Amino acid sequence: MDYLKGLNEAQFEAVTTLQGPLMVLAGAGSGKTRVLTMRIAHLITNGVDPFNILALTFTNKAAKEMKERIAKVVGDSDARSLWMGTFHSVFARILRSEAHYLGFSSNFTIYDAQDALNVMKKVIKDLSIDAEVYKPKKVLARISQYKNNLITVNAYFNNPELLEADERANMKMIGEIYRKYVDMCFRNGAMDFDDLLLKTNELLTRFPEVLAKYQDRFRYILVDEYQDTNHSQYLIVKALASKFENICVVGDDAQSIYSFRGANIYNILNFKKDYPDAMTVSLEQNYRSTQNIVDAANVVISKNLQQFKKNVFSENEVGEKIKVYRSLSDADEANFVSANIFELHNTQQRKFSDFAILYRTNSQTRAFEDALRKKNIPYRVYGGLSFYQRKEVKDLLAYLRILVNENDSEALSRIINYPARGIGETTQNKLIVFADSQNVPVTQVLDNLGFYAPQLGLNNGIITKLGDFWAMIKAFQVMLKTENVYDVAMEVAKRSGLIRFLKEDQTPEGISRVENIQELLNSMQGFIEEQIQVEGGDPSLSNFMENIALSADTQSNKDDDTDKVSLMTIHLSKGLEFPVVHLVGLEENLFPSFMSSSTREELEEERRLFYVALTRAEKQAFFTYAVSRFQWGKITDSEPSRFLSEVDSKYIEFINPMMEARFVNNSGVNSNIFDERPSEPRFFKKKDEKKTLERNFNTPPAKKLKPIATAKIINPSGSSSEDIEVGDRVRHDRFGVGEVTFLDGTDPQNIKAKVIFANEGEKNLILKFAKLTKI
DNA sequence: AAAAACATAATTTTT
DNA sequence: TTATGTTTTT
Repeated sequence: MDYLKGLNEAQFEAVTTLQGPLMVLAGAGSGKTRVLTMRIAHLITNGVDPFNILALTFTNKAAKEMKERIAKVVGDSDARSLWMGTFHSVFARILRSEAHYLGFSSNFTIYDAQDALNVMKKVIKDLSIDAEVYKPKKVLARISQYKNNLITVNAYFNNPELLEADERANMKMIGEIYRKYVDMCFRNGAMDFDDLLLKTNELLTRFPEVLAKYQDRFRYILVDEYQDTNHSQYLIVKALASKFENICVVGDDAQSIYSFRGANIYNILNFKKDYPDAMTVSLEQNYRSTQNIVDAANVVISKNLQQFKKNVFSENEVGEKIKVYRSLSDADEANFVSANIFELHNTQQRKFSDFAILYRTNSQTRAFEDALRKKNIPYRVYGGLSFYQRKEVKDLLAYLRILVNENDSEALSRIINYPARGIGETTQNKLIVFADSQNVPVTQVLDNLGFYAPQLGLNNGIITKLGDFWAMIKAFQVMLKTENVYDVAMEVAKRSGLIRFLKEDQTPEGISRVENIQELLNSMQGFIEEQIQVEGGDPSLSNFMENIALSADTQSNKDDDTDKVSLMTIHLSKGLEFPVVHLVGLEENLFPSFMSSSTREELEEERRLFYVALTRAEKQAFFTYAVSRFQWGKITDSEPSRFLSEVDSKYIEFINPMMEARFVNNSGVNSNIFDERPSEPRFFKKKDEKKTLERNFNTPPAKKLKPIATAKIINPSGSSSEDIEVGDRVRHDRFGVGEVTFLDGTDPQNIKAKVIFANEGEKNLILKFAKLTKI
């Protein structure tokens, strides 16, 4: 029992108490994952069949990591037969095998957010409802709430309070929309994310024999991140656990950051009420971070009213203070961070993979990508536009979806005329209207085109095109029976004309689209190999589709475990740790987000988010904020985040020297420090990133522009230059040859030139970026 | 029916 | 700024 060594008292108790309900309150960095994995290992060594263990996590990443760690202790084969995964993936799997109970086919499609949005748009259009009042996204969010609280369409209409509330909100059509949306999903043979949980609940409540089956199978249940479960998930767990009550939930109320999607913090706060005999173990020692970091995080989180009392502490070194950097712009902020990473990499022998840049919103990534690229620092962006959300990838996937589930009209409308094959909107509408009038699925019309053709009111040319298209799909389907996923997908990509169409576009974006298709095909091959190796693996197309529908964190699996800086949102960083963390964009209205600053509850969640971010750091943490940043196409001034002022000043240290002096004089943060806001447009503030970190940023504001006669061409790296003056003939990479007619600006870094090009006409260029060469 | 031109809305976080 | 949607042109 090697694995039990080195656990502290609380951890030992959490690992070895196998019977009965158990709640583990695990502070940040207290070895939660370790406890969970050891506990599972302990269950198995004590004779529990892995097949009877269900472990639920929140992200695929967490599931994967835990599985690997368990495999190290108990061996591959036992680890594999565990039921471990996200709520969504585990229950999707169960729903597939029990789908017939609910009138679904086992090959139902899983709709991601984008698919759901498309369906919703269609619903609103079909009902001739004003999409300005009923914004599809908003309506979808509302329906999502209902689903997560198990309010079905019928329940909705039977609930006067809800009806009234929606009526008051000027949303009285919500019910109708809800009904139609659910209906459309059903007819498409599709479930959205919320359905996976809702339908599981339905399955377990309506069919006692199914409930009994899974209760008996899952004799030991473990739930990670319990504070982030929503009502729907809570009920599933409760139902499954009610027979044996061997349920272990692990969580930290201070890290609850998903209430926006229905997470209910009371699930963890009320665990004791559900299971009066429950044992509680608190893990309070943080092994991850320095004392300074832990203490600073504690101070901030203590501002929240709603929480368990906990005493998280660290016995590690005190460590360095948190460094705060005030920047002038988003670009400046990014340059600081990349310069800082560069320096620490060189002076402290830190690997690039030791660094994380954490931000509140995905849109903040761009500046950092630019800055890191400039310094040739390798990085990887997590989340954001995931690979599988790219248009070209979704297009090819839509073809494959149709092969698995013909009724998926969402996929059908995506590809029926893409690449263009002369089946336009009018034709498609006629098809749909006709199918509806006959009360049959569109696919049935296509299946029997010869029979229906006379009634369709389409000319023979179009009928032939439709027939060809559908014959092609049918041929793919036949092929799928004998050939493997990769070969079929390759054939689809070729025969559909998708690749040919994409190859016509020789712009860099076009080329990368082709590469993405290639990448998707490669990942299929990888998938097949993986599934074949595993005993009981399933290399089918539907299994592949399910895997990608439920994983947002998939890039492409190649460039793994290399030495790269990690860029991600704070939400994504949960559960991870990094020696050095840069927490950026600490500004009011950005973090805390302007969308979440109105109520105390919302603000407390933002604060927990801050807590999560800071406690990712092991050794060093840096905070940065910008005095103004470029967003919505405009420069917006911003004030430092309130969270900055909530960190006790004894834990932090300003990097900008002037700031430090002022900060010490003023322990509050609303001092004049933050008042000096630049009033000049952005390009006056661009600066040379070669200067040292300590430079002071009170660059003299650029005054009124005066025309000037000569200027230097400065390339973006700030080096080599060449004199240029009005009248010179110059060459531009894209615009070709032209003549300089006007020069503008005083700051040598920001000269603008007016150039008349032979082919392109007059352009205003900023010399720094334009890369002109004199000829 | 397809492409191009034009207009306008949007950026919170994820399974 | 970008992404998306709508209208106009070919």
